[in-house]
Amino acid sequence: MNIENKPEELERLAIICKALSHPARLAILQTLAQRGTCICGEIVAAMPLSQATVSQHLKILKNAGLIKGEIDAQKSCYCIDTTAMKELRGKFEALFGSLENCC
Amino acid sequence: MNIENKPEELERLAIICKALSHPARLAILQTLAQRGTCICGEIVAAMPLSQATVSQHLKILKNAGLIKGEIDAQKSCYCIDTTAMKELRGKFEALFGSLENCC
DNA sequence: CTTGCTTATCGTTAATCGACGATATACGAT
DNA sequence: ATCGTATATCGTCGATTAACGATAAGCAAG
Repeated sequence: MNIENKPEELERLAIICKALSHPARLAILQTLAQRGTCICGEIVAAMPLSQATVSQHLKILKNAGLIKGEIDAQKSCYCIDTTAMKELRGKFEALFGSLENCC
Repeated sequence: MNIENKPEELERLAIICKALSHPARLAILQTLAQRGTCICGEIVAAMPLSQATVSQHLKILKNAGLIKGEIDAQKSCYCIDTTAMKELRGKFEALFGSLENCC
C-alpha cells in the first residue's frame, strides 16, 4: 500500500520544479519570502536583468501557481502562494517519505 | 538576521530542481524510492521510453547528485542519495521557512 | 575468441528556454 | 488630450533539452 504519485501528479510536480529550476526565479522567491508583503518593480531593481526578462520570470512563477499577483493602481503586487508551497512539500513527502534502504 | 541563500546556493538548488523538472525523472525516483534497493535496467522496462533516453535521464539525476550508481558485473545499480534529499529539504527550508505574511 | 546481454555514449533533429529590445497597455498627473 | 511611469507582451535569436536509433564498451558464458 504505497503512497504513490500518479502520472498526472508527477507531471504537476515537474511543472513546479521546472519553475523553480532557474536561479533568477529562486532569487525572486527569496526576495518575496524575505519582504513578505508584496513587491512590484522593486524586484526588477533588485535584479541584474531587464524588466522584460523579470516580467517573464514572474509570469512563469505565476503560471506554476507559486506566486499570486494582483494589480494595484498601475503597479503589480506579487507574493508567494503558500498553498502551492504546502502542495510542493506534500508531493515530495509522498515521493520520498519512505526512503531508508539503499544499495 | 535572515537565513538567506547565497547566489551560489540558489544556483545549486536550481540545478537540483532542474533535474527534478521532468516527469520521467520523477517517475524514476519514485520507482527507486519504492523498490528501495537498487535497480538497473528494470527501470527501462518500467518506462515507455527507449533505453538510451532512460540512460540519459539517469545520468542527469546522477550529475545532480540525486542518485548514486555503481556497476555490478555488467549491470548498473542505482539508488537514491539520501544526502541530496536532505540538502534539498534544507535549502527549501532556508528559502521558505518564514513565510506567513502575504498581500 | 566469439556470441549475447546490459548499459553508456554519439550524432541528429525538433522543440523549448532564456534573454532582450521594441512595443503595447494601463493609469495618474499635468 | 498629453506625458511619464509601471508592467505585460511580442518577436527574435542563440543556447539548451528531449528523444531516439546507431554504435561502442564491458563482461559472462559457451
